[in-house]
Amino acid sequence: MNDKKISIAVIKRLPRYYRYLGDLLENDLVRISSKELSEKMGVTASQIRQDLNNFGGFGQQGYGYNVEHLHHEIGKILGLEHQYNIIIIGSGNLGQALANYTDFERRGFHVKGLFDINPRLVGMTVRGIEILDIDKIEDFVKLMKIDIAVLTIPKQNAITIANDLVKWGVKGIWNFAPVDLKVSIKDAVVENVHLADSLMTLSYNLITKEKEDALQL
Amino acid sequence: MNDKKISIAVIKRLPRYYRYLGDLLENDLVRISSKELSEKMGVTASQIRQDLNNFGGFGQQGYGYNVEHLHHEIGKILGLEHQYNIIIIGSGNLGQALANYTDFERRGFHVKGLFDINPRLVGMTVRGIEILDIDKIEDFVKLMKIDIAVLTIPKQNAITIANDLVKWGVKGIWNFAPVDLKVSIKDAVVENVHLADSLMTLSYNLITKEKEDALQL
DNA sequence: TAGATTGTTAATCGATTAACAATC
DNA sequence: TAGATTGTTAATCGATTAACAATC
Repeated sequence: MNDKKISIAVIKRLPRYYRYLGDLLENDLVRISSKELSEKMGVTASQIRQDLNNFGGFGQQGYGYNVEHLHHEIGKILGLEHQYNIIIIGSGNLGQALANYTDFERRGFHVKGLFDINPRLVGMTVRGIEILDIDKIEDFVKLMKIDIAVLTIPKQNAITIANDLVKWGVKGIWNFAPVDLKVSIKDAVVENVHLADSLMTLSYNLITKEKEDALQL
Repeated sequence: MNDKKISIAVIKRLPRYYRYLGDLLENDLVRISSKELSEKMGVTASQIRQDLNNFGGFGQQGYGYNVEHLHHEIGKILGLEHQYNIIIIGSGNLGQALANYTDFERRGFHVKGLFDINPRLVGMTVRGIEILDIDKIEDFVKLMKIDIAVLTIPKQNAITIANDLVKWGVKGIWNFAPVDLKVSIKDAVVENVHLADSLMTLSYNLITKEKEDALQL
């Protein structure tokens, strides 16, 4: 392969480009230059061009980028043309919130099953999907060819089940438990969402700003 | 001030250190060296020492770091000794999930109010907190001295209300809407949680890994 | 053709890692 | 004291920005 490794920083910026281009598309914008986009996004035009050229030349000299085309291409890079079967493990508020988020469905992430350990939740339905008892999960994952498991359960349970899931064929784990899951078997991709970390970052920035403001006076 | 600017990269790592130290503390570990911690976390010892020394010398030569002390100090840096009054705007599943997350309460983030536009939700209670109609929000924010607003509402509403909130005295916004809120008035701190972005990153990594695996064979 | 803007190379900047003297 | 490990300076690495030739 001649593709050099794409840095995580670049990858993390792709969804943001995708989002901005989607917004522009909604406003029926046909073309945009890296300069215009950079101003909207608060980044440098250079960075946009560098980022995109990791994946190919999507623009045209003297013209810029076709919004619809670039949007579509970035979607392809992000794998949004794929269809994924997903399950949500932990059907509390957060699990249900994610199950109800129809935007995911639209992007090809199909919620095939919901699971919980709590008998009071088992049997309920969310968006027409029944919450199943966790003891049904092995058969379900294998039968339904589940690609991605979303973990909205406490950290101890998350650690335990993650390994099993990978053993059963799950390829990706979207983890909301406050633990860094690096599944022992290197055969899965993990993406962590650490909400508490995010809130602490906000807290840090709040007190830092407060201190700065106090000094300015 | 002689403090040089702390980079975002460093700040984003602090909650992770805090979490690992918390885990160690639960296991009654008294001391740890940067080397040991680096192995647990999968980073370099050098990075840990550099990061910490942005804020002061918390260790001791020949000994390492006292776990409890370091945990506490990082908590202080993150502002976890502060008490924050927060409200959640948008009381659907996600808003309720966050309202129920007692860990936040424990860290000093006190949910004082829940709001929604939907009359079917207004009047319900979550963890003893009544969901109020959005038209009560201005008085509430001012009266209760709300520090942080959590936005779990659609993007158009998020943009509209964010500016108002800042006007009414809110200092921080934890935004879950798929939009980059840089509130016009520079007088607030914004932390975005873009769940869709996170899922797309997972998707990218999935297909990239798939391609790599295919080539290895 | 002239103007605009890309794709890409080169320069700069910042972050990470390595090394080691200081010191517990 | 000898060993361990920090705090910190220096070296390296990588990411961002600037510049500009290519070209639509």
